[in-house]
Amino acid sequence: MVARACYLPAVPRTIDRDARKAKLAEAVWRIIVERGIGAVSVRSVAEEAGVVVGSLRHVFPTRAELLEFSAELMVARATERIQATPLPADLGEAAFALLRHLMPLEQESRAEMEVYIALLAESPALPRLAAIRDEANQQIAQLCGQVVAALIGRPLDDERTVTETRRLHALVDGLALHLLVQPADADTTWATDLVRADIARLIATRSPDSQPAPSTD
Amino acid sequence: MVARACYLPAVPRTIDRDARKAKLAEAVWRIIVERGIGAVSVRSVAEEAGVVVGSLRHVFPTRAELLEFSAELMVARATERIQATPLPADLGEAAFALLRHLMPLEQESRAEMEVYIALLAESPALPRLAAIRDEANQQIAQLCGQVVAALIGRPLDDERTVTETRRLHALVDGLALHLLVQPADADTTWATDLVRADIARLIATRSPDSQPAPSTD
DNA sequence: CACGTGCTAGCACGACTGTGCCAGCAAAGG
DNA sequence: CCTTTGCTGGCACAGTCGTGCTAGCACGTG
Repeated sequence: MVARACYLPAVPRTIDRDARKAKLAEAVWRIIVERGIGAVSVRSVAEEAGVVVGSLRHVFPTRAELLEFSAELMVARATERIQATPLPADLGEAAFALLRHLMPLEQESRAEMEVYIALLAESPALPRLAAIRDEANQQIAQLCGQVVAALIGRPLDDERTVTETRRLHALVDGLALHLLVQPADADTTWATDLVRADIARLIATRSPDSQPAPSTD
Repeated sequence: MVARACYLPAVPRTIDRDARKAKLAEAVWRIIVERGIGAVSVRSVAEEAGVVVGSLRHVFPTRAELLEFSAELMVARATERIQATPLPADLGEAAFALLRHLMPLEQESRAEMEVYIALLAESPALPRLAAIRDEANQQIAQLCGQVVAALIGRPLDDERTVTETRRLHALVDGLALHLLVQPADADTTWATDLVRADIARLIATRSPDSQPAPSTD
């Protein structure tokens, strides 16, 4: 992951490699969103990022590495955005604050979702992408699990927690899909209302004698 | 659509155009499933279908037409399979019999789902695909609507019907997504159980004075 | 200053792409 | 029989693809 600091001895290193990689990954995202995964080539990405192909290939020697890093960075960005969510004191509001990040409600998360779909579509060709997809999926499932456990006041490994987690995860991902295929500027309250309703339903079935702490970070 | 019978006068017409088109579309599906949308080219499809490029292009002059027809046929196949579903007398069982076709539980519906994802990923490049995607989506939404209306015994335009339809649609599509990203031979009962549970929940809230007829065809 | 290295810019190659075009074939109509 | 027509098989072209390779530039370090 890091392996950068051990290079200190004597090197020019003018540019910030990580910033460059991020810039290229973002160019990949833009092309996926605007022109589809089929339009992603080393040349189109280099042009979109404003660098020449040689520079791109200095950082990503092969196209596969470029795509894999782009997918990984997308997952990382989403993860850190969720972890940085300020949690309201109210349990239901805290749950919603977390879950709303799993749906394409803003332009940024819309792009992430679109990249995720492209990742699905290309995973037969680039098997590494399947692993990244699974990792992203598992992280979302874990988040849903913690939210559900906190809402219904039962442990993570409780049978009902597991079932409700799967249901909530499916609901959120299904809504995400439907939000993605509607115009970006269309109304989204119908989806957020459904999530809020499900949160309320889960709270309503809360075990009376349960630990009050959410502990969903 | 048809415009075939008006050709009677005098033509050889040795092959069945529609069968040929279907064979090519199925080749497209296989390549999407096995190698990803990026591997779909006129040459790869022709080889997969066992014809030469010239023959493919005699039926589909351009690659876009090939992809659009493949997507349309996928939607049509799914639609006719659902319409051909025998409906059990029991309301809940009938609902499940319909809804199970919306999830990739068998190899065939798995392929359809995979094609649908590829369709999503490529729709920025081929705008016609976006229309097909919307049409498929609307058909599924309609089916969910009829199922929900029958289950809760309220009219289609009832407010609660609309809300529950959206929820059921999201649940089913989310489960479909999760079933797709798990191995084809993995257990699927967890997903079908969730659908059955939701059907039971909807029936439980059924209005007491409602028309008993499902009328979901 | 000169040296070494990170980086850029670009050429070159072979493979592959979609599509235009045409020669040849088999079969149905006259 | 011959002609017409649907279809096959394939060549060709221009463009794009990923990637190997190299010459030159800019800059941190000695």
